[in-house]
Amino acid sequence: MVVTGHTSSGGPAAPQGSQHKPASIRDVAQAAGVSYQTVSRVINDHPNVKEETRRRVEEAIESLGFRRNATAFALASGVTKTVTVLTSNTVLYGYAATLQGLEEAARAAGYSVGVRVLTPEDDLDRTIATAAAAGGGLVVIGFDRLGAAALDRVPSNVPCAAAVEAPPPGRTPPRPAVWVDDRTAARAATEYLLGLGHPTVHYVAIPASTGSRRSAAPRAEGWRQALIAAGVTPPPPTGKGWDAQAGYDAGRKLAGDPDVTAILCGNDDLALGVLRALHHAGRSVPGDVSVIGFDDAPHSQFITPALTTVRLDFQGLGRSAFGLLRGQLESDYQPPEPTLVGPQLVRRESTGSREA
Amino acid sequence: MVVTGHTSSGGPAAPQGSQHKPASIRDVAQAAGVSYQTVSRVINDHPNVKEETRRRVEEAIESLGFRRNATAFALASGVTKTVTVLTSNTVLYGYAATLQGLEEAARAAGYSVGVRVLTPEDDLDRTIATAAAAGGGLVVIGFDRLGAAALDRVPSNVPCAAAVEAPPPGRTPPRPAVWVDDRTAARAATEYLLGLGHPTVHYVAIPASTGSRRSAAPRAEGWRQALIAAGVTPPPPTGKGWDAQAGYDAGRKLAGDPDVTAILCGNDDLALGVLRALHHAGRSVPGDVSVIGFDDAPHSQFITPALTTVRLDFQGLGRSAFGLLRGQLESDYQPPEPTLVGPQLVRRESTGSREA
DNA sequence: GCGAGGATTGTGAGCGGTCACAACACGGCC
DNA sequence: GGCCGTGTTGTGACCGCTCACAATCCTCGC
Repeated sequence: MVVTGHTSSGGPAAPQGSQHKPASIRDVAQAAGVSYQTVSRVINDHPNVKEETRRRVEEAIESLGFRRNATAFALASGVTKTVTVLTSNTVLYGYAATLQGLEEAARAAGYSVGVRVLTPEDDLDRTIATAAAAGGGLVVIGFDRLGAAALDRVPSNVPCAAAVEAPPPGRTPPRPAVWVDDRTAARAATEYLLGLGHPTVHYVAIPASTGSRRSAAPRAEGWRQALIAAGVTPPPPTGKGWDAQAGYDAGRKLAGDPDVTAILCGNDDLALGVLRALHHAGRSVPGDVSVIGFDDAPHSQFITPALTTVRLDFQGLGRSAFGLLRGQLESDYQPPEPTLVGPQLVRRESTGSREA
Repeated sequence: MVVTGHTSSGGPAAPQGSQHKPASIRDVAQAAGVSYQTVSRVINDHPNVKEETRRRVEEAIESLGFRRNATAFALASGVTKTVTVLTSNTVLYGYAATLQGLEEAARAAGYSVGVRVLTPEDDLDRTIATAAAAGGGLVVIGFDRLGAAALDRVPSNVPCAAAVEAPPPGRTPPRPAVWVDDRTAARAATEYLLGLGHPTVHYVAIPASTGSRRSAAPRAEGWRQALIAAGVTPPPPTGKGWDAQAGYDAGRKLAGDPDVTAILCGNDDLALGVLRALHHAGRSVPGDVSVIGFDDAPHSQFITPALTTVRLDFQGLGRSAFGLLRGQLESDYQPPEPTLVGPQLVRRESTGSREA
């Protein structure tokens, strides 16, 4: 079945009813019988405007349907209420949710938000420069390698904040940033599994956001720490990718090993793939194997078995990142301490005690 | 387990290395010993500039790190290479994927993209005016009521294109728009189910994008037509929502009725919820009941049973919508005929013949 | 050797706002 | 009545770029 898409041109070629160009501040001034500066005062509500004058101007504004030209305002004032989000992905749950939270906060503050997707193909510096040229500030989503690289290259004179996977180890971060403590969360999840009686926990990793630094990926790190603290040698992590396919691939290998009874996954998509692989291999969840995801994507509670996972407050992350940026843009704005809901282990059906 | 989020301020309070304000066209002119207009000519590559002059100017541009100020350019030229997407959602798969396709096309064409989320709370007209004030054009994602309403209210003098659920019945649409023929797709999916031997097919609907118009929702319409053509009286559609929870709620009711053996869902999330409800009711899929989704979200093939669904080319939809807008913005750009991949029924594990 | 005409370059104005400052009005004070 | 301070309004310049047009330079043909 192939049915093609359709287009409609939108009626007869654009007779365009009212093609008047929009009223300017001077048009309003003329209509109200005042100078353009007075109009400017009214729209910025300066205190010193006689009440009656103000009323006249406001009427003129109303009747002409005047709206201040954002471009001209930006040029003259140097203020651009704009955030551009740099991200390598817009569809994956973590990214999309962060973006959503950010957009909401930005909208509430009267900012408009732009999105610019990062790809390995195009020149990072050029991309950043273009985004920065829009005025306003940047928020970089640095969950992955590409985003982290972009963050490193933002020129120091452009306002910028970031949502990252983890703080850069040791050195003070180059930029204001927010993150959730998923190292601790991963550790707790692993301990939970251990507490259930599983002799060890295997880890299906998401790609690291930093180079090959040892101390990198916090989720992996938390998992490792928990195992070591329990006196267990961490098995080699697997996984190479973000999506369910990658999870499936990793899961196939793990499923073949009868000693594998507990698997922690770097995100819910991976977990979904793992679940699938386990199913194909005839191993039951949670009977034979327990699986934990990460992120708590909306559908995770509806799959069968419902996925035990770590809920992360991506929306809050996006909101906070915006606040951090706003703090740089508006001198009199003091960003609130980020109030993220902490990571939370959501126990559902994919985990169970080891029936030894 | 509650672990809080973290922030880092980004080192000592912004010593801001090179706080020079960026070079302007006149700075470059001075450095190159020419007039600012010549610089303007170079950056717009006008033909009549002596080769040697051009070279000198280019060197000056390079050494000063000049980049044309986008705001000033927009103000002076009246050209804003900007698309603002109006959408009520950014996370649901159909929306996110459309946005993704659009962003990609826009980026390739040198446009920057803005996103503005529509909510029932804030004033539609004001929102639209704000978005339009950014210059550039609008693309409205009109899959739902809110989006469709927004589309209707975009003033006729602002360039705008739309991705919609279906063409407005009868009357020529107010705006250039793209859509996929999901009516036909729904019909084919229903016929497939009927062909499998199911006496009837139940439908779990997504919320309609138009008012209470009879001819509205194309997916529902296709389903209805297929049933009627087969001489079956369509059972009342259920469902009120977009997400898995809504699917689950609808699914519970359906699961209780032993006569229900085939269910078509308005999207994959609903299908997921339905699957879950069926599972809870102890009815097997596809043994007892067959389920078909709509959209083919990335995870649908990894759930168990893998979901039979209708794949829709949202990315193509986004790309085409952008093309349509671009056609209005650039007089010499002729948008290509949209080349969407047609809807396609992807048969997986959630459907099977009726074992009568 | 000189004028025509195209190639090159420069000047002025303006996009639609803002800022800084000057000008004018008014009332109260001595 | 003159002076001052405050409230109110208007003028000029400018943000960084584009447009339209004028000015200058060449090169060519006769």
